[in-house]
Amino acid sequence: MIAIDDTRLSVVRSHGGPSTARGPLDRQRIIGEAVTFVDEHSLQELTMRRLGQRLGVEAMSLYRYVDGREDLLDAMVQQTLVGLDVDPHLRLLPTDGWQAYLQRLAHGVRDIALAHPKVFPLVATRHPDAPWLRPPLRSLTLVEAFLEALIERGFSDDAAVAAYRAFSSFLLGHLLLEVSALGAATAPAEEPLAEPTSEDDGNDVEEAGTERGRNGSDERLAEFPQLRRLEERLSQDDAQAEFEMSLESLLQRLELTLS
Amino acid sequence: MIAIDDTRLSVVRSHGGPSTARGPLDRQRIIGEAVTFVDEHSLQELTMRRLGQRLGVEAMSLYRYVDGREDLLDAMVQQTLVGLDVDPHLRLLPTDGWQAYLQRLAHGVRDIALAHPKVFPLVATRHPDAPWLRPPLRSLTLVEAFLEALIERGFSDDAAVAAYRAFSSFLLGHLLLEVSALGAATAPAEEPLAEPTSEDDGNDVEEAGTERGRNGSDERLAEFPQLRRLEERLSQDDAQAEFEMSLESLLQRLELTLS
DNA sequence: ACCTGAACACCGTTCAAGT
DNA sequence: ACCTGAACACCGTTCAAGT
Repeated sequence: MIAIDDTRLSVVRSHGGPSTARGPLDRQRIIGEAVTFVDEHSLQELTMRRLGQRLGVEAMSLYRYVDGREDLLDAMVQQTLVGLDVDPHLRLLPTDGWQAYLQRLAHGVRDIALAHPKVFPLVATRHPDAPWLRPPLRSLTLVEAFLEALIERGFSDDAAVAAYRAFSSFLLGHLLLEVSALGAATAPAEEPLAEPTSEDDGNDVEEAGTERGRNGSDERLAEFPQLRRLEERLSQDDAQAEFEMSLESLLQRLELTLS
Repeated sequence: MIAIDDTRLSVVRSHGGPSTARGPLDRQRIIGEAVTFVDEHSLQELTMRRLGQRLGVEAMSLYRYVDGREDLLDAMVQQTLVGLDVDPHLRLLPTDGWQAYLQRLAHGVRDIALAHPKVFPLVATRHPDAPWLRPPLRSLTLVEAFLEALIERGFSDDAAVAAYRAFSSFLLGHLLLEVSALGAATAPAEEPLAEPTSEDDGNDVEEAGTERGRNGSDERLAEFPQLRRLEERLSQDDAQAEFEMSLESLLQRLELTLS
């Protein structure tokens, strides 16, 4: 008599048993399941109907807890970032300077981006709730803490606000690049499966006026000597180290605005 | 909350003429129309059927020129960026240094982002064609030119590649932030139209257990003294000047790696 | 050669009705 | 109180058929 709470309700067609899996359903569970669904599949594949199925209910039930798909997406963004608001490790300690705080904060956001690379584009591109909230630091609590930390440590109001913007755009740029590259490497989640067609009949006449850009990325490279020469270097990157260095450089730049 | 039906993009008869307006249709015209449609409405609203309507054909006709919606989106990204490849103003002139070139390039990309703020998120988040191409500089020609310019001016291979990445993430962060803020200001494009419902009877009881975060962004501010104090400063920004300064600072940083 | 009608397999969302 | 059946207005996409 064990309640198997393992998560293999993937294609559960449980029309037989009373699927009293986990009680009534609630907003939190919906959002959480939506996030892990996107982690495992993709944003495109996230569908009210599929999400319902995954939770053992019909899609319509979700509308009791969620104000439609848009609301769901907003909630997912908030949910993935909520750790930043509460993690005591990310608090500004009396002992450390603003640099240490920003370092921890930056790494906190990066950890989230890497943990949910398929969700992060949402964090980056959804319109924030307030016009002066900038992604990816999109919560009042967080921005308040940010400003407080800097002002308390000697930043002027203007310098603190400028730092908020510089920090935001730094994180946005670096992390989006990083998850984008990561997506290319982990790619095969988008398209289900392409059946191996019996090609090779050489009948592929390139469509007359259409000029479809199938870049072989190996063929085309002939015309681009630098790219060909540097292809390997361009492919390999130590994102971690790069992040560290750029962050360091940003902090130094901010330090200059202090005097 | 409100039914979202009936966007009234009724038939767009271009000049009062019947449906067959401009000859047979071609890929270029489709892509162009898609871009201006998104400029005027939003990505969400871009639909094969609506796009067809706009071009005076049925949706199915589009599939002769476009390999489905995904292909369309990719083509739109390429299309909005193609100016960078060909604009002679953006070429590396023999007379100027790499700084001048990067300045022009940066402003070229920025101009595009500002001209198509609704398309730019696509530029930022779609998976590039090659794993070592990083948004927003996503064309072989462009990256080749970039590397060439720097290497010719004294950058080592590694320094040039590092510069490419730093430049990319700089543009991505700044421009995404800028168009995001811009979207918030120009907001009303997302939701078609809210019919003037007769209810302004203030009967909005907050849902019982659901805790929906309707941040009034005026109310909630009570608990956040810094935000309240700095709200105005946070709202107003001179994106142009900020871009200029950050770019300048990036160039200086790159210069250091030269020695 | 180019376009469409009809059809298919899905969507998001609403609402009256079930339990 | 919570969920669902049925329905509606859309989607993207395919393909045989029209011109």
